[in-house]
Amino acid sequence: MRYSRFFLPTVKEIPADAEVISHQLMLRAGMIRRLASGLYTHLPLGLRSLRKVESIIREEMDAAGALELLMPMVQPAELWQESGRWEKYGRELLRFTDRHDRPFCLGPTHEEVITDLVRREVRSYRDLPLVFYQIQTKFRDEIRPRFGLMRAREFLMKDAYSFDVDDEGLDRTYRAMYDAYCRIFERCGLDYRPVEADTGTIGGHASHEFMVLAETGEDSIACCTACSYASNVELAQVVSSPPPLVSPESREEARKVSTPGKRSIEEVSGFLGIPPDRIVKTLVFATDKGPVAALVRGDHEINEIKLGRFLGVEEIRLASDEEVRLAAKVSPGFVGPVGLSGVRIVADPAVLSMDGFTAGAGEEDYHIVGLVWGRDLPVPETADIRNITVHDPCPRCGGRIEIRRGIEVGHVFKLGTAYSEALGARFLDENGTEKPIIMGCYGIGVGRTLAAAIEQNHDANGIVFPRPIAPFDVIVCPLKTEDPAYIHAADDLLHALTRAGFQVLLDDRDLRPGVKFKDADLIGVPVRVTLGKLLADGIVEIRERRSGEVVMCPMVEVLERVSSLLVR
RNA sequence: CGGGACGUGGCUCAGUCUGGUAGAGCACAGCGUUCGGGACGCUGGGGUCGGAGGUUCGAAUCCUCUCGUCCCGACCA
Repeated sequence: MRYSRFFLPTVKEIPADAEVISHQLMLRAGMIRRLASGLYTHLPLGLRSLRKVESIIREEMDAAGALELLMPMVQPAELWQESGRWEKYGRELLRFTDRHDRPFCLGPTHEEVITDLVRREVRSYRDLPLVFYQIQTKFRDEIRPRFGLMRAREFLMKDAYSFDVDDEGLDRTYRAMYDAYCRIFERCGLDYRPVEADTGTIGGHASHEFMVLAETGEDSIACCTACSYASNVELAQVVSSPPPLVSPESREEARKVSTPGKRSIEEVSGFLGIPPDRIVKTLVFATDKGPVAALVRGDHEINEIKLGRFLGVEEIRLASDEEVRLAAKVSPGFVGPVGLSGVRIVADPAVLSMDGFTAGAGEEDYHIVGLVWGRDLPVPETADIRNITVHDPCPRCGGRIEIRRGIEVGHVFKLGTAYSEALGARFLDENGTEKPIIMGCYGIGVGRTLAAAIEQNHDANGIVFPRPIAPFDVIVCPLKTEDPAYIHAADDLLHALTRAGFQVLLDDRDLRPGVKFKDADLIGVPVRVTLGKLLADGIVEIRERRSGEVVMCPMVEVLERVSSLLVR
């Protein structure tokens, strides 16, 4: 490809609207352009990389026995009504009607469509197992699209769905997909971790998220430093807290203290000179089973998902100020476990080992210090309802936990029979018994994977693409374009390298060397071949983008040198 | 949806407080000099100042409404 015949609008300045580095670089390198919030055009350069990620995914899915198909993006409402998600999915589902006023939506995912297909076509256990996948545009009307391709509204996704006769079959398929995902992300040059994930409201049996480790990630992951345990913080179990303290020697009387206007743990801690881990944080939640007060230590974070699951409620959210006043008869900030009647109280185990603690008094502008469980107030029921911290042990091996940020690029999920039962996708087993098909689903954000790869592979000058997803393998830069000798030599290189199977960009623009170098670095092509002053002696320069290492090389050896750089 | 900020040539922004002829740098076109890490000089083209309404002799600037964008939060199989 000749640069002059290509379309590559690079930008020197950092776009003002781009927050994260991958977004900035994709804009600067001329890979993407924004059309509207969360909507991006993939320019030729970006598309080349995107297609490479796609190809890697396709190869590994095919190798794992999955079959590619392509489903419509527009889906009829009735399918979603059948699965119950027309009501449940919320406003992320973009709904509209056609000219006949029939309701449709843009597909954010395809469980309904694929299950509909399978229920029509599959009758017998002989037809199973099956894994279908597609690489297709999805639309989710995100509340807040951000970070370019990282969280777009319209985005390219590989989604796969598996159909098995029993749980053992699902386990095998799940494992095969899991392994394929590992190969895919390795080939994309990513530093990633498969982590245990929340199974969400679908209530499946198992789920893993594939997280690319990056500071800009939107998720927190708890990783063990000793074993291979890694889990989404949302899910990570907090196994042990120190046992409840029994009868310490000196116990002061609990007493009420004035704390005017001090609502947050931080304010109360600072005002009373009591560390946060001696204060109990009381948060009121509104649920479909009424208000619930949750107690955690002041330095801990409550985990709504865990709380909701423990309570067995469908809906849970932090209560509004109004709801708090109604339930606790005091405004938020002064709610405490004392004298809280008619409200279910759930405490984190760590709270029970606190002795002589401070909490809201249940009275405007007052807290109580020196509280003792069993003496001043009854011992509440306990459950693991908080987020894991670096001070907690690994739930698997007891090792030290660290919290890291991650970008979720893939998700594998054992669905079970939720959709096959709702939509009636059944088969007859070898005994002639009718059973629901056991399903799994498996997603990869293609654009997000590309963005994550850039997030992990860049330097001050731009992108440093791993070869498998680089838009070109080699960029050839003749520094004098008015000199026929340079042009001919560059052309020869272009053809020789192309014939050898490399994808080559020839920078034939009549520009100063500095400009060409900057652009070459920015777009991240792994190898640059420069034709400069020594060309007359048959010598060119070969430079590796990642290391910056430069070797001078006779023309005849270029192919060999370039190959060795790209293959390793 | 709550809080905050911002919309001025293609891009990054100044000008807005204190109303008075729309600016700079980059980019773009032409000419010349340059030519191994985003060169320099001269010349030139390009903007209904997001939109609508209002105040005023006069609005990018003040007021009201509206649309859009970004950030924080809430939300998120």
